[in-house]
Amino acid sequence: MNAGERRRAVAEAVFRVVGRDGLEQASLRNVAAEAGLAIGSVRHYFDGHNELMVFAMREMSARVIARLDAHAERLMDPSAPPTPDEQREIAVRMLAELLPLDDERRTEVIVWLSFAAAARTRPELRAHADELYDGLLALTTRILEGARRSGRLRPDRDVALEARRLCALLDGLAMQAAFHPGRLDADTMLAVLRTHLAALAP
Amino acid sequence: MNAGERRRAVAEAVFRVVGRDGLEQASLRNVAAEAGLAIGSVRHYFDGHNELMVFAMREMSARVIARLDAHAERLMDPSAPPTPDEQREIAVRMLAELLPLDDERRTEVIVWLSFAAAARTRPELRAHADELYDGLLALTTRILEGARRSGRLRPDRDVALEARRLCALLDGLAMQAAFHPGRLDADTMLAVLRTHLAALAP
DNA sequence: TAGAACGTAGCATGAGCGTGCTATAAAGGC
DNA sequence: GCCTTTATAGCACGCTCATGCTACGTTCTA
Repeated sequence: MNAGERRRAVAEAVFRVVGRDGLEQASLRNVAAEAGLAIGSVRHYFDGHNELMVFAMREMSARVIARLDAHAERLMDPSAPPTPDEQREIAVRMLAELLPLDDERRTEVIVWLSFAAAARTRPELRAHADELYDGLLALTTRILEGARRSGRLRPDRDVALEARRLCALLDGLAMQAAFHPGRLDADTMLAVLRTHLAALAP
Repeated sequence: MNAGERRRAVAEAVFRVVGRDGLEQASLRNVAAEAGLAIGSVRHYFDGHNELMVFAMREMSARVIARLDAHAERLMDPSAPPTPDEQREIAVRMLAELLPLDDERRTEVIVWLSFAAAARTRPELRAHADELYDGLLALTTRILEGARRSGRLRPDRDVALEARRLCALLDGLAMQAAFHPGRLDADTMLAVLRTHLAALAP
């Protein structure tokens, strides 16, 4: 296992600890134990606790972005352009990647929210957190612009404002499902998302 | 200063520390320093760190609920029943109480989100966090039912689903504004909220 | 095969934490 | 005037933590 793989394996241990016990439990000790390594080994790959956290945050966002890109490629595929109905379904699935619909994505959302919260008081995480928010806003904006071009968005809607609204809805759904599991199930989340998108159509 | 006032003063110190430095900094030492008391004094009023946190959480929610109730009274006032337009404006202001529109409410939102996140892994906070989520859902449900009764809600809308959607939107807006100050200002938040409510009208 | 680089491990230190316990002083009832 | 209660203060203990440092085996390489 080379250095890059090892770093990623340690980051996964961070995800598991944060998902199970919260960010405050993600000490070098706990992460090392979760990864099946000695504390010194983890320190061999990461300069310190801070670097590990920053790496884990970037690793997590890289995974989500990779999944989103996979959808985006299908959406933009020039060789097999999707029909408007397909476009809409792809958009739903794409946005659903950001919701905690299964255990894997639930952990992802928890990790993401934990880092976003931590970034508020930790300068080294702050820039990346803002970057991700901008990315989400850009994503929803692009989706809504695409919808407008293909006539699936009511003409009286302000795209910038609707992007904010969609963003907020997604983050809110993700947060509530992550913090109150059992009170907001996957089907309800999807129904809310579909309702929202349907309400934007002409 | 009697015991109740002192407890409330200490809780306010908790709010300030959490708002400024995050929940993880709300140790007995830091809170005592913020309140201008010795550690032993704080421990005189609270059995331990846990009890202080639970009290602070309940105190915070009690304040928000008190403000919401003030609006609710105006909404339900039988001696001066508001017109449909007034009803709508009251509803907007009521829901806006949950958004970080000024510094006071921003701190409140941060404290609230911090506790909600902490409740995920801390059993003693969990019950109250779920209770508050249920309360928010009940509030939005009641508002939407009121809107339906006075004909301000499209008949094809499912109230239960719309309540979930409104809830998520509010939480999402609050979270994004709290975590990314400067990227989501008060005016934009209000515009999003008004747009959402307007879209529900017939 | 000698030596350098790498991966793994763990100890020592100093800081911060919650909590149990004690000390001091003011207040109030008898 | 005395004694109990209450308010305030702070020390000492045991714990976990991040980090700096050292040590040791393995692997590559020249």
